[in-house]
Amino acid sequence: MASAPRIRDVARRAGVSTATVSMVLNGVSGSRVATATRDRIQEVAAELGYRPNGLARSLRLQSSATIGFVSDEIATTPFAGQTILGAQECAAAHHKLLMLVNTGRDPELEELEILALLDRQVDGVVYASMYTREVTLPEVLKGRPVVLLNCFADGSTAPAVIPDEINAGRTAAQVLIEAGHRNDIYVIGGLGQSDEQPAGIFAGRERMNGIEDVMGQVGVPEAGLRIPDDISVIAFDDQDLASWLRPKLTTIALPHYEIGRLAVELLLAERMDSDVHRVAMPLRRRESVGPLTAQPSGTGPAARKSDRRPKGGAA
Amino acid sequence: MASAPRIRDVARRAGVSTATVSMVLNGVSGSRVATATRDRIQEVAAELGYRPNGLARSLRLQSSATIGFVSDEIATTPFAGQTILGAQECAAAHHKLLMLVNTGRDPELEELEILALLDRQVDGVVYASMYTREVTLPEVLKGRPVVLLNCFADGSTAPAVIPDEINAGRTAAQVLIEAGHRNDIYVIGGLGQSDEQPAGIFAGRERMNGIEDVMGQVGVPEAGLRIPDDISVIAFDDQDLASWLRPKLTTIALPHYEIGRLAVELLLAERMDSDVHRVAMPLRRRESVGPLTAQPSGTGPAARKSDRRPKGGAA
DNA sequence: CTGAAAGCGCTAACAT
DNA sequence: ATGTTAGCGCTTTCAG
Repeated sequence: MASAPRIRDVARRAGVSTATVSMVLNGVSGSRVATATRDRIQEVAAELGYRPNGLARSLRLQSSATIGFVSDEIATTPFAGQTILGAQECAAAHHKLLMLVNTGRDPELEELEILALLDRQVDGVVYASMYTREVTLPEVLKGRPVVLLNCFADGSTAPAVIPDEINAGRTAAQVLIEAGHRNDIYVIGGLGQSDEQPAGIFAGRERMNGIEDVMGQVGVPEAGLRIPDDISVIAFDDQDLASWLRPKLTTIALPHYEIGRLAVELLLAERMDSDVHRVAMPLRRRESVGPLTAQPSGTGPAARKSDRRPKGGAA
Repeated sequence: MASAPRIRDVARRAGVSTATVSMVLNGVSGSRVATATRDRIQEVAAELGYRPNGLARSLRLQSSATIGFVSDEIATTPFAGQTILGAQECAAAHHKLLMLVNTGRDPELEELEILALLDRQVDGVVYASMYTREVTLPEVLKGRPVVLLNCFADGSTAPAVIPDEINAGRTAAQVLIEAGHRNDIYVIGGLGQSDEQPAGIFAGRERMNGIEDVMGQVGVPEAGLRIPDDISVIAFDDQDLASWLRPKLTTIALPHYEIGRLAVELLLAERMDSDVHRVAMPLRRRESVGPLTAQPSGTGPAARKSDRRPKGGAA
């Protein structure tokens, strides 16, 4: 098989100039090319299996039709895939390709990777964090089209896309309250930091704010109760575990796909805003929240047990 | 901020030609450039923050330093992230960037996405399936540098990278046998197809082959036993659930990272082979396999219960 | 209605 | 030891 045909091969074979081929194939509006010529060009192009060289095209057009996606931890969370998928599909819908890069939270590596992206003339970059947190935008990215995904940056004007944790917290509280619960609500996690929850991550805090916003009071837990007969449970993140448990766990899911999609959407928008976009976190109703049964046992005063993150990650 | 400096800006400022700048910055070996000139060029380049335009470079060099990664389902399995990470890090180590594309198992979309990749002159493509299976290599990919990841293609000469399921099956069997088990071994899953296991996926079958290879016989299950005191359990895939369970589940993990890494490694190798590379599947010893205790109860004849895939995915 | 030619930014032969 | 020049493959004025 000979090497790929160039535009000049098509031109030669169709007996026209490369300029004409270019116009026809790109459907340039203002061009009045004879229908016969046009048809012949299309035909020859198809016959030869001609495909324009994107590199040459990009160089000429000063646009690579490519988007950089830089992420701190592609693999550590099982959700990352959804986010990348959202970004990729949106990019594809806009005839862009996604260039993926992973920094592992190493600032030096991060700069290198971002430069590699910029060198290739990406049209913009999505700066993604896998856990919701505050970041400082790398110097090399300043003044360029950037969308923050799942994070905030202090002085940056780049738009940010993050899950609407606060409203999710409200929803969680409401679900319990609607089921009749008033007392004996035991809130686990949400504050503080630990090995598993590095500094700057604020999802838990925001959820807690939302929960407290709706809850009038919190009670103390009781042991030895059945779910959802005696006690209801609602959690965050909708990990696979949630639907494996018996009874199945009612949770509020992270909108990973939508976050990725929206980030790219914003990147490609005509006018870039610098807003913070809070994406709704969907409630997955399952079996762990039941209606309140008889004797409410106000065993004690309001108490909140915090800073305990059970493996499996609730709030 | 003015637009990015070109090589000619550096040349002008350093009082030399663009050719000299190019040679110095690319460290061309055969070039005898005066040390003073060299230093001045480096200095000016740094001062201006000059970065070569990758598009122009690629066009000239006929190589984009870019690899296409086409995957059927980026997001559906929590493991995909690991595979992508492996591929990305290996690409980065070779100064290549990964262009990610998702086809959702739609052949038309697949062709479109692959063409988008080829148009951008990717140096090669990794064709990845998220479940181990047989595929037919898309026509457009034939005759190009391709590595199959987690799949086989019939008539293709492309190398394939897949988990070594058969040996993993052997390992699983050995672990149990080493613990003293001979009877009462209950093998679940592994054969047939279902909604969750589309046609062509052969991981389960291969695992079973490996298990049967080592096991002399299989027994029947008993109910109401404790793990690992009365009964040992070993499973495949090492999903998060495995370490959440109590006792923690001993499993054989999928080598996702290594698979992704190796695929890119092969793609970038000098001489491309057309071998099938079986990557070892690591054993994660946890708590669910215990030593055999007293009375072995040969409750019945050998029997294998198949075609049952418990949610949570064992073999 | 179509062709010639310039140029996107870079590298590598070939001159000097 | 450095400069000149010819492209890489494409799009787009500007002439005709």
